[in-house]
This record gives sequence, C-alpha cells and structure tokens, in this order.
Amino acid sequence: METILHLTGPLDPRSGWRASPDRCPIARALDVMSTRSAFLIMREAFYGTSRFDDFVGRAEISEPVAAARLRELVSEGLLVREPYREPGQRTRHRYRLTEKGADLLPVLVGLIQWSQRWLDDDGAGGVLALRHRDCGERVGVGLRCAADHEVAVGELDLTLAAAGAR
Amino acid sequence: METILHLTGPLDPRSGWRASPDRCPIARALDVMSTRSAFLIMREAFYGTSRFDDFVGRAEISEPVAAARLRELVSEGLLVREPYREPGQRTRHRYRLTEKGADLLPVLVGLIQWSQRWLDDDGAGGVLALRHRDCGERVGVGLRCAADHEVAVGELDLTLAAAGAR
DNA sequence: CGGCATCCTTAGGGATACTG
DNA sequence: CAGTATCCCTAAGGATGCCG
Repeated sequence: METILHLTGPLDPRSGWRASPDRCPIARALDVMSTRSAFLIMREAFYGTSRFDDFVGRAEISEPVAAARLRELVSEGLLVREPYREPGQRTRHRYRLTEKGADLLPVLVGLIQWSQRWLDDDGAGGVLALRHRDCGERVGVGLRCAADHEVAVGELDLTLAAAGAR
Repeated sequence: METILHLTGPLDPRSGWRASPDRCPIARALDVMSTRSAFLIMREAFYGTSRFDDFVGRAEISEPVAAARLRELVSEGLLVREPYREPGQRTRHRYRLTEKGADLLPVLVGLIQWSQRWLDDDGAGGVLALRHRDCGERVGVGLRCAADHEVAVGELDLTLAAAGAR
C-alpha cells in the first residue's frame, strides 16, 4: 500500500499522480448516474414512488425521458420492474429499489445536506428534513473511518493498494 | 413539524405527498452539479489539481468544456480563481476549492464508496482508498443523526417543518 | 500556459400524439 | 395506466485552430 497524496480541500502541490480515469470509481459511477433525470428518479424511488406516471409527474420529467431512464436504471440493477396485481385489477408493473439502488441513499442525502447548507433553500413551503425514527433527530451524512472516528476533510489520505488489499 | 412519510428503501405506499420539485434541495443541487464534467472537475479539485491544463488532462475533458465548467463552478462559488506568481514567473491563475466546494466531499466519497461496492471496480491497477491520516483506517460516508446514532435506510422519516424550525 | 472561437456530433429532454 | 413513436430544441462534449 502506497500513500499517494493528502487531500486537503484547499490546495495541495499534487504529487504527479493521476486518477487513472478509466477505472476511477467516480467516473464509473457517473456512467450510471450522471443525468439530472436519473437523480430525480432515484429521489422519487426513495420517496416510495413506484408507478410510471408518478415518476413522470413527481420528478417533472417527460414520459420519454422517464421511460428511457427507468429502463437504464433497471438494466443497471438500481431498480427492478416487477408485475403485481391488486385483487380485481389487471396486472400492472411497479419499480422498486434494489439493494444496490438503495445504497445510493448517502449520495442523495449528501446532496440534500449540501444544498440546504449552501443554496439557501429558504423553504417558503417549510423545511424538509430527514429524521431518525427512533430519536427524532436530524440525519445527515458524514465522513467516518472504520475505527469510527469522525474524519475532517484535511485528515484524508489517498492510498493505492497493490491488488487484493482491503 | 409534520411527518410526511417513512423512507423504507423497499416500497412504501406513499402518502400522497409530493416533493414540491421547484424547491426540492436535490433538484436545486442538480442545477449546479448535474453534468459528468462538473463531477470530474470537482474530483480533481479534491485531488489538488489547480491549473487549467491539469484539469483538462486529468479529468480527460476538452478545453472548451473545462473552460465552461470552471467558469460555472467559480460563479457558483464552489471554486475560486486566483492569480499567483512564482518568483521569476509571470502571473498565472489557479483554481481552488472554496469551503462551499469542499463541503461537497461527502457526495464524492459516497459515489466512490457506492461504485466500489457495486460496480466491481476490480482495480487491475490497485485499489484506491481514502484513509484516515491518524489511524490509517478506510474512510467512508454513512448516515448518522444529530444524536450520533448510526441510521439505517429503513429508520428514516421525512418531515416538513413549518418555517423557522431546525 | 490558459484559455476562447468555431464547428460538429451526440445525448438529454420537452411536446404531442398514439397504442395495448 | 404505462408506455412508444415522432419531432424538435438545447445542452454536453470532442476536435481543431488561434491568441495573449
């Protein structure tokens, strides 16, 4: 394992290393989630939206876009499309989060948190908040290490481990 | 304060509430960060990249795109463009993260974490990891409430508070 | 070195109309 | 309700060349 550079937020002389973009995890994640509509659809999925028309209406996107994005997100395994039928009804389909999709929640929450902190969402309609069901406190995302320390931006190192390392 | 719905990851009957998309924090954040190039530039900024040509080369984007995105990110206040000069050189400019920009780090780390967990970044060139400088342990993002409990996806409530609430 | 101008291609996305 | 088909526009992004 080799320490590549120190992330400091503000400035760093840079060690000459580069992100090998072809396999940079961020670049790869962006292959799946890079469009506005993808984020909005995932947002809705977290809110419990499951039907096509609801995605269209609530994310405020057009049908063709919703159809295209849903198809992609299903094929990427973030959502599943499954048939169901209520007692007297015909068979319908609904979209549900997979575990893979649900695991994106920290990213979404990170965006919410950042937006509320910096974009003065003056919330003329009230302030949206995520809360811990058990204790009622607000929920956010934060950096934390495996030893359970809270980690500040300036305390991060970027390392590259040979092959089978953790 | 009013509880709107329970986020469960998998399915929820949905309470009829909608995200009022015009002021949805996610939608607003996406006005700033919705393109691949914006994420890649921010990634590079975290890695310490500061010069125009380095952004172009390391993020693997074209000059016009880099110029456009850098201009936007500066005007949005995520980066600052500042002149500097080394002893015998002419004045140059560099781009640095602002606090607002640096605060986006959890989102980036969330993407890295998700990508490594689900996109089998088999990392034929080694595995990238963020580590806590003090203890060397790997760093990730997680949901946590103000009372410092770790929060699972299914333990989240979405609430809407009247106006000046926290 | 740090861009901007130009041109081009592709992807994202809206509107409308139609179908099972 | 859940899409598909068509058409059109705009934004994202690459390639190339020029310029202070």
